[in-house]
Amino acid sequence: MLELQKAYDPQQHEEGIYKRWEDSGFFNPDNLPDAKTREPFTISLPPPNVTGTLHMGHAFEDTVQDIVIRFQRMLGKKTLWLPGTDHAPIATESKVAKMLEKDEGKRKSDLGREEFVNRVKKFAQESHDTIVNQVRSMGASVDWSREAYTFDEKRNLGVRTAFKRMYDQGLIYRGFKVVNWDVKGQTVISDDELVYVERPAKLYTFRYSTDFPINISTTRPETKVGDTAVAVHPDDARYQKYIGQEYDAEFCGVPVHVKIIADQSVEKDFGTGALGVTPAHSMIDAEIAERHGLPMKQVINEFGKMTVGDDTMMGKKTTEAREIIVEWLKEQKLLEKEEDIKQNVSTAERTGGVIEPLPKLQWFVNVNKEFPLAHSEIAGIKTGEMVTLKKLMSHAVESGQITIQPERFEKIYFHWIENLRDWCVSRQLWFGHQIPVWYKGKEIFCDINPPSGDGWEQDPDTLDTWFSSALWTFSTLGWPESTKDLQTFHPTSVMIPGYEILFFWVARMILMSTAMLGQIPFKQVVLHGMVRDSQGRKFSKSLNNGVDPLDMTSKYGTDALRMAMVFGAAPGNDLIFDEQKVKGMKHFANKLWNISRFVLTVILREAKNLDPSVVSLPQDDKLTEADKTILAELVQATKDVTKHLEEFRLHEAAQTVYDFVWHKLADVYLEASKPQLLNEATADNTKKILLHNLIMSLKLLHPFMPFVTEHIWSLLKERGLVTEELLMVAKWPLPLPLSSP
RNA sequence: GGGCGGCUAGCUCAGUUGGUUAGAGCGUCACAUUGACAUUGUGAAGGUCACAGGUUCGAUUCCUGUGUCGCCCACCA
Repeated sequence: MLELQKAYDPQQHEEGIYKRWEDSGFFNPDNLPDAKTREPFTISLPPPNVTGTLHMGHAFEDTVQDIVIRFQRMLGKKTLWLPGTDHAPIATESKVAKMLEKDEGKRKSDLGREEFVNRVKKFAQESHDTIVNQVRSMGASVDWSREAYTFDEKRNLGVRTAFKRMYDQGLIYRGFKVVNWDVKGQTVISDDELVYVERPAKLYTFRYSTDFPINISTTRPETKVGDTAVAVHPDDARYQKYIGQEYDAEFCGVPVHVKIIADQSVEKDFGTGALGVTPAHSMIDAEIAERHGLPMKQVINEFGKMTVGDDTMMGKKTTEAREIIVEWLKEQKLLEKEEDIKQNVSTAERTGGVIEPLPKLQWFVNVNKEFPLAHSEIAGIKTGEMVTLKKLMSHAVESGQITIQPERFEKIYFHWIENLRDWCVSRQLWFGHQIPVWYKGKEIFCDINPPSGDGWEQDPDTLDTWFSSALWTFSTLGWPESTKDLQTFHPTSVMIPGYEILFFWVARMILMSTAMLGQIPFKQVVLHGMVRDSQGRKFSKSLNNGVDPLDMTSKYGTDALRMAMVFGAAPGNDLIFDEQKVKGMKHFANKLWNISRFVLTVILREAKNLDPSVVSLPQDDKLTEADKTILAELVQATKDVTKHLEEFRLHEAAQTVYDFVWHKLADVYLEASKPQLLNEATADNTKKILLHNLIMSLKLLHPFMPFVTEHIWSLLKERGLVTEELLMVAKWPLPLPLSSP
């Protein structure tokens, strides 16, 4: 007789099952049966940051991708799911810097670059190990033999190669421009790393001096000592007579020379309709200054402190200088008015610090420069054709070679490209890919390897983390070498990231892959939403509302967590995390377990010689109504689940299979089978149909709940009821014709 | 300022080209049940599908507008 526990205990089996999968070698596509004839199917795992531990968002992401990969593997594809981690310089470096300050009271400069970077690497390694274990515990069937890291040797070679090639094509240049300076993080950041925060502010209206003819308005009087012009609208009748004139003034002890200019970008109706132009400390003003050839005058330094003025102002923070100037304006009776307004202040996404626009010499990717595409496999673009990076990015999606789901994000993508400015890629951080450029006097040398000879010094800056991430789909496959992996698995099949990194990552991958390889990086992008807490808030450290996925898996089982994550979660929509749902799915796993217990018990009760042919389907004319119904419903469920999975409607697939297993098979057919089993005329058929339904259900459920299904499968295998050793590589049931496995 | 999304049962959400009584999970209520499973079963209550127009034989679904919550982009200095 069977001795199966009454309840399924995930804890008891999960680790061993994952080990069996790993030991089988089937996570590696090369080891799959008939690997040579299989069609490749590839997913690159969006690499989690090595800054700590995985959160619910990662658990969600791992689940979704594993479902797709397991489904495709069972369909007979040569499935590669390539894992890795991201070195995430800003986050990782600041985390280690904080720990250093807290534990040892030291700053990173106390250690020096080399020692500090070693510390960060050590931290990253520990964090990496934690993350890898968490990915494992989610049941992710990734190919660990191909694991990559955005900051390992191979990826570093990829980064240097890409930089060098783009430099040679003029796609990367060094320029002195106003950039987003993060005073707190002491580094430049790109436009995409800005977050606008609305704050109350004061709008001051004043003039530079008593003999200056025009009032201007600003929220930042302290920057006005750096003004080199006042801009008005060309059609503004009030100021026509002043256009072209130049004035000198002594503004709070600082001499300013201001030219009145006319520019279309000025709003007549805002403030006085006249704009003080500060070319060094405003992105917009810098653009105006460029159009009019105005000089740039820097008055604030990297620490957000004043670099001009007398003792009262020099070296003061901008906020202090502001008060000093306002006080001076009041004394001089130059202040016309002071209004309370709401203002959007740009801050750094990572550090939260206020951005101080500053002119700096930095490296940029030129997105508008025309260049001949050296090699193209992109439909609609010939090898050697003149393109721009912007054009490559938009063409890949416009032409339908890459589809983005949900579709509405395609519009957002195009809009982003239209407004895209050159991408600042240099960062003043120590942990990261150092820019492969060397200087000696006025000489500049860019190559993959350092120049020979003495006296060369490498650029101290490192590259934006997204520069290396942008190469991810192909750097992980061995690029710049022309490896077999690269030929086999690139372009990848589908990319499944969160919608919040559409610009940061997805767009940049398209940029790099098309420009470097002349290939799209992936055929489909399926964006998922964010996991939020029960009140709809983001999970964050400051709110301390995090839920550890590992707590959930140990409490309810990994299968339950996985099923709960996709059940009712439509693509691209945020997901409210609810522990009750996980609990419910634990019940479902147990339900499946008990269905299996029942089926196994009735089949094995009388069977003497267990013959796998028991699985073959019975004759039509002997079927009862209940038999016919469940068989028809199974066919329908199989069809629906397959179609939903093919089209990435995982939530629908999950719902369909859940409903079939619980409410059709268990609630209806199992009950109907009881009397049928007691009747000699129908008993045999009933057993066959029960077993057939169980086997099909296990297959349909496996991508969602791999552990419990694999465990039950092993029980069937032990009794010779199925042929394949592992359900993981068993053949996906094709809806028609109804086949015996 | 521009764009997008949500608004469906008490709660969290599905609803795949417009089509008979609009679904699920959890929750609630009643009843049942010691032989797969109480981590159960049967049944019930509960929705003017935000609102107003329009198209249509027919609209939760398509169009227009309004309200409301949220997100993205721009940055008016």
